[in-house]
Amino acid sequence: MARTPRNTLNPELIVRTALELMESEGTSAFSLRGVAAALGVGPMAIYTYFRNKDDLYDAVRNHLMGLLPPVPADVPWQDQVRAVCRSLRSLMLQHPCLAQLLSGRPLSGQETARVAEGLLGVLRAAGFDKERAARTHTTLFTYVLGATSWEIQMAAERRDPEAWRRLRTTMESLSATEFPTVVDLAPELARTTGGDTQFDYGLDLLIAGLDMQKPRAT
Amino acid sequence: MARTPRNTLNPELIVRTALELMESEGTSAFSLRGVAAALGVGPMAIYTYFRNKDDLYDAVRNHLMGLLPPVPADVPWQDQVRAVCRSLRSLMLQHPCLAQLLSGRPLSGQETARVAEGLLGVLRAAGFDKERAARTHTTLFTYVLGATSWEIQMAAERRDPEAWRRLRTTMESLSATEFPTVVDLAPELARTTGGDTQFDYGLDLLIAGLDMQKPRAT
DNA sequence: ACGGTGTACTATACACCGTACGTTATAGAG
DNA sequence: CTCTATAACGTACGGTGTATAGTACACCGT
Repeated sequence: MARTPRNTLNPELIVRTALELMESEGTSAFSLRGVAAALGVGPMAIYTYFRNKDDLYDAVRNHLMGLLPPVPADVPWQDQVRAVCRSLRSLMLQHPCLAQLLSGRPLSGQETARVAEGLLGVLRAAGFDKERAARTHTTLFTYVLGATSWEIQMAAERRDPEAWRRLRTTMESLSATEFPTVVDLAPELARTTGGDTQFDYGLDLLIAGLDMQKPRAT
Repeated sequence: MARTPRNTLNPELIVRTALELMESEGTSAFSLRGVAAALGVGPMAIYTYFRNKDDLYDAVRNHLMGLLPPVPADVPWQDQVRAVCRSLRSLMLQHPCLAQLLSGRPLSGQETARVAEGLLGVLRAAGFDKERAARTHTTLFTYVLGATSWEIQMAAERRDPEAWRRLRTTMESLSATEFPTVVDLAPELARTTGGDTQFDYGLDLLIAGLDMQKPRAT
């Protein structure tokens, strides 16, 4: 009975395999049995290192958040804010599963604190008081989360020919008398479901709002 | 063999039952077999009216979106935008499953068009050009989605004593030298994870940004 | 009144999931 | 060289969505 040798597994290896599977198979098709199989190991072997599936999810999320680059120094705070938001977005785009990991699981752990620390530090240094800094942080974070999750979902839908066809036909069958504006703006709506331009549009709105709320900064 | 009578089921009844189950059991604990049992019917009976589970999800989402109130007329466009965003948010708070239905499933169907029509109509009437109207619509929608999903998840976490304790201890164990700002702002961060004030803070930032981008309105 | 027909629901079955429990072989300590 | 802790295994249970086939009822034209 060829038993697999003794120390084939470790948490990092499992996390890496899990991440690969989520990205190739899609988050919903991901399963503990799948990652065990990919590691050439029985399903229960995972439980030596993780208490359950959610525990593994959290580990993957933490791993991904650790990849975020540090905040650039020596630029105006507006650009620092932009940089933080953009790098979170581009990490989510690179690893689409991150969107679901962030919005579907309770977050805890150091890595979440790291991104908060960066953004809050920028805001405090720019002169925001404690309350405004915290509120702004939450606002920016949830905007990035919402906008990018949406973009990822739209992109996924466009890739699935069946869903894409259904969406197109629904759009085209909309009564022009009942939904005049939607029909009129159909091309623009299709163009603004994602992309850097769309993301920056909303981000710049927020930053402009911040700027005028706190005009004595520079 | 006491067969259940012939026309006990209809789509609307199934949707209503599914919605009740999602709200009482939580979205993750929801199952086709559960709603079938609640209806006193075999699991496969659902398939007479819905092609599969996702199809039922879509129907529930459509049903909920239909509950959105119309846009108020005869007020400045800023207040109309606020009203639309707030009513979407309060619908999501009333039906927490809607957050997951919106961000986890491709959307299609008339009801999505209805909310888009309302918001786009307001923006066009306020003088936004086609492109800006579409971009603004997407920005506002994704902000509401992200902010409210986050709020719902935080509230759920606070309700689960196990997760809540873990989050508290993680927060308290953060090194004050590694995460000085987070530690310093802990009380503010705890206060700004949700609530009307937090939501309006971000919403007002966006509207302020819109206002200054388009100063010739009123 | 009656047999045929469509259909609303049932029964059975399959593949898969997460994971509780008990077992076993091996790596390292003594 | 033996002992022990533990990493990985096997088995099993209760759950899921759903494909496929079957069944009894409502309605229909005759």
